[in-house]
Amino acid sequence: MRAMENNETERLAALIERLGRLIYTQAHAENLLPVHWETLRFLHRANRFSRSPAALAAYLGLTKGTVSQSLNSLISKGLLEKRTHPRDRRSRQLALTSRGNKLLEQDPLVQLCTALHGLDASRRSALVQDLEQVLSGSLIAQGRTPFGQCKACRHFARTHRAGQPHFCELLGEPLSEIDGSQICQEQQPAA
Amino acid sequence: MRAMENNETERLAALIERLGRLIYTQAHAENLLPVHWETLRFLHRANRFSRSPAALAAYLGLTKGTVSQSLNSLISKGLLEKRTHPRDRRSRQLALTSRGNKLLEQDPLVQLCTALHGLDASRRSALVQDLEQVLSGSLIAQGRTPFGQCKACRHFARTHRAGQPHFCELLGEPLSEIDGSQICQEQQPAA
DNA sequence: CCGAAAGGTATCGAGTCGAAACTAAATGCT
DNA sequence: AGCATTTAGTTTCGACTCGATACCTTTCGG
Repeated sequence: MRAMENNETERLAALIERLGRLIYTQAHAENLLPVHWETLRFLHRANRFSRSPAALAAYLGLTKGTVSQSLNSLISKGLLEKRTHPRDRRSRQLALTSRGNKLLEQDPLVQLCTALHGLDASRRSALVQDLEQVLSGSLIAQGRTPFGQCKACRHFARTHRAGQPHFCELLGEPLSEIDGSQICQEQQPAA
Repeated sequence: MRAMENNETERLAALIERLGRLIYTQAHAENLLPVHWETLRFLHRANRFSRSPAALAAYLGLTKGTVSQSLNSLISKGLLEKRTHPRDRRSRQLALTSRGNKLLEQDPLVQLCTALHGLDASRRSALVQDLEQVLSGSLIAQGRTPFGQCKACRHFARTHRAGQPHFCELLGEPLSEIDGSQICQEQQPAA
């Protein structure tokens, strides 16, 4: 029943919706559009198995065609590059240029970060935990990909010898510490 | 420094951004667009002092012209009505039609609600409290209007006699219990 | 080796959105 | 009272997103 609107769950949903719009309106900075910022952030956070147009389309919930266009727009601005994948010549590898990386320092999302910084640290961790669960759950329920952190994946095999790489048991690839902290197309939350 | 990305604050910001996009992609249901759903929800939640195109534009962070267009689109779908304000003939009063109210029962945001329902109740209240503070703070920092609940406003004077209305000391108007739970253009969070 | 599946691109139309120019009504100042 | 200013809203235009569709190329599965 929406009519009551006293429900705490609904107020929470409305808050998240509203924060989403706050981000959306801020994201017109630097002559870019919201979806462009999300693309730059994605390329910054995604591991090497996920920096492709297809993964980005899955991440954003948009069609391949739409993503193809907006990537071209970013390329023409000199913010990223596209190369054919060396082993699968259908696929493209995306990478931020140095200008793209530099622009991320102007990311309007840091305004939200400073607001979040004012929260109590312990409550902030609780927040991260709760929202992560809600997000993954919702995406999976819709048949979408959660794009969680690599090291929280059921295929992630942690090494305990210092200096040795971790390992992805799905793709059979070694994983650095940084790899483990990035997000991955193939990630499935560990049980 | 974005380069590290281990920062909990940044992960939290990314989570909120991502939940925002989840809502955005869900909001193409019922042949409407995201901004249309936000408009319907706004009209459902706003008190009688705030159901105008100008308030909606402030709420959404869009220009008056843009809002004017999307309101016309909703009117032509028979979801809301627009009348000139009886006392200020520049202004328009917006109201959902019965079809608009009925459509809100199909609101795709309820999918997020069910996911949020799985959270622990005490943590959910903490979440509401924290996010409310972050949202109001950010909006005010940008010179925008927080649109908080009427009863959490510094101008809200609560009555303690049963059956008697509360009172808005800014507008000099009586306020029902429902009024107090709705959101208001003029709301300023109490100290 | 051939058909099916997967990654990407090109084109088109619908619709958002901001900017700017505009109308009309209310407010304020003298 | 009278005139400038402010406020609410509309209209038009151009840029751009986004989905749908058709298409191309490469890879995979028999």
